[in-house]
Amino acid sequence: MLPVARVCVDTPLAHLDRPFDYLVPAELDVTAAPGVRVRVRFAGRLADGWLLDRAERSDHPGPLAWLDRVVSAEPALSPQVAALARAVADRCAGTMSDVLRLAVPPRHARTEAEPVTLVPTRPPRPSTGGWGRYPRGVAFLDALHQGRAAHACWQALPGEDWPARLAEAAVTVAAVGRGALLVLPDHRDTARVHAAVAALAGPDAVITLAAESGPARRYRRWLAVRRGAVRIVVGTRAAAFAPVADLGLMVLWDDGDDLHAEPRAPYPHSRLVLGQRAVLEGGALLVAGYARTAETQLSLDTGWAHEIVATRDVVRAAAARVTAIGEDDTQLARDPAARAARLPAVAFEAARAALSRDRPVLVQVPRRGYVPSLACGQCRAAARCRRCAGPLALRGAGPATCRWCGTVEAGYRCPACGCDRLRATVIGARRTAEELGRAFPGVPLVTSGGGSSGAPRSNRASAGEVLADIPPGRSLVIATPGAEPLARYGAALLLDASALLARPDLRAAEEALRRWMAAAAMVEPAADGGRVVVVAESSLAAVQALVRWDPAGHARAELAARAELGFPPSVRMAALDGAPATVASLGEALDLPRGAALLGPVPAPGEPAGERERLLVRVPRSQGLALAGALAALQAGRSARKLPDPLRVQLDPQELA
DNA sequence: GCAATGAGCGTC
DNA sequence: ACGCTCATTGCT
Repeated sequence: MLPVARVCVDTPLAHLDRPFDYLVPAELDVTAAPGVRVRVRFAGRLADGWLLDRAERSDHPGPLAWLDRVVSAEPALSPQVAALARAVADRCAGTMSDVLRLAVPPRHARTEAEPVTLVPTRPPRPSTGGWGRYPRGVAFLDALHQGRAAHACWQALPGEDWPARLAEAAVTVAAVGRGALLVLPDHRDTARVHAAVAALAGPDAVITLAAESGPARRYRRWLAVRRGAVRIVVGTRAAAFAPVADLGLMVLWDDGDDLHAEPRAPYPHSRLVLGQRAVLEGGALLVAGYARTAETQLSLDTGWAHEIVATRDVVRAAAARVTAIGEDDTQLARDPAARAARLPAVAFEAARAALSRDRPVLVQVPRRGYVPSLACGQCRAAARCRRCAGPLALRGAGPATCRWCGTVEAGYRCPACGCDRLRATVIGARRTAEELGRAFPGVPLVTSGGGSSGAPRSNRASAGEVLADIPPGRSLVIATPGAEPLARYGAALLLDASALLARPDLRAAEEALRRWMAAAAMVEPAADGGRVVVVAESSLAAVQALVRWDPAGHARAELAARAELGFPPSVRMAALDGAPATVASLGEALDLPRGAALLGPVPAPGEPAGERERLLVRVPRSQGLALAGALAALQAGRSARKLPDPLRVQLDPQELA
């Protein structure tokens, strides 16, 4: 065979992020195939690596070293996943070996020795009836059946059995002998979709990839996918890299959930991974959810994807009646216990009516946690810097200061209503379950999620305290966002909603609407008496979008607003976090693309002031890849010069306060 | 003028 | 962390 092996060496050094050539000794000639794990002598010591390719000759001018060992003959890394890892690294200013560590689970030798007994099933094509409520839904499934690489964005109707719809799409693809990959934010959603596919195509037609199942089981399932034993794969964000053969469909459910953002370098989002895969491998892509993100809206505006949405009257028939009640003009319930719980009369009545119909009532409360920020004293719009549109915040006793560029704002005037007063907002003024329980004596009270405070990066409840479902009949269910037990509720009360909206985060409105819709979608239609009460100013755009159940309209307005302010996804941004001296020196070290603007430095989010700082770089979208290239070159220069203190580079960071 | 020694750098 | 290059130093 070809005498040279091209190897991706696992090294943390950014300037060595390229293949290295080795000679293949005769005894390894057969096993040294593309995709196998190898050990090589690298800079005097043995290092792990991936054999990417065999070649006739090397461009390396010096002598080549010999391949030390083939760790395993299993070609775990498929050519498609190798190309995907390279593309993701290039877009995130990261290294290929960092991406491969996210993409391929650790090897488990004993598991590798076991034979795979499954054979891929070819289920019959399912009915597309469930998609009939959406004008372009059936056409999308027809496109899947014909093997076309359609890109679509689907807004599920309230009450939709979306796991069943996604299962129908996946099985449609499996029915023509191709693969499907479904990526969901958490294990609960993954289990629901797994069950829906199994119900439609049998238990052997689908496999779930999840980190929590332990190394042996995890690797066994992953190998079954790699060896082509199963065509439909579901899982959380790491599954976006799953080596599904002949990928016909990729699905991303609820792309606004921050669990889709990888917390390890180089921080790729599932949306980016699947989007790159669609480009490289050519499968169909469906981005789906009740709500719609600005990023997804952009993919519609550019014509990359088309939308699958129900008509207005179908939406109206499916949705509960939504009432918004402002916090200030709240008319508190007359009932003394409800008054004590600060429950508005409208909310109290909606809950009472649902309970009298023997239906459960969902009460969504935000997670505890305090983030002081500033909003307009009158209309509650988030107060933003006039120079860079970053969020204003109070630092100590001083005047309002921009958290991005550090500009001190002396004479603030709200651009929306002209008011010159600012007010501090605080999230997490959570009413206790006991208080609400007293307002409805005799009604079973259950809580789900979010008991403790201090979630490091996600505001959802931690696992273990989340209830999957509840007993039938009347009950009062207090849940934090994402932890709502599965049920058909008679009413939902969304408390502290305005606090959720006033968070000093770019995505606060989008995120609030996403959470409200997830809860409101579990409520019966208005015709059956279903009611949703949201405690927030009805003039706010996100509240109106909930009342009218208009996720598309909100996403359009959100994207337009971000374009106006120069925020992602209308532009590309990079966050560079490091020690103050490191960040201060970046200006001259950076060779930035045209149209780049620097913001800051400011204190890095979640860090004590003065410890670590953040520099933001903003470029037009067309320069995104060039920006990533410039930042990769920056990191390469730093690692080549052996600079000790690390610099974190994050493209389009999820957290942009 | 040239060998011996050590720091620095690339890493196939 | 090995082994190479190149600069410095000290000796003939």
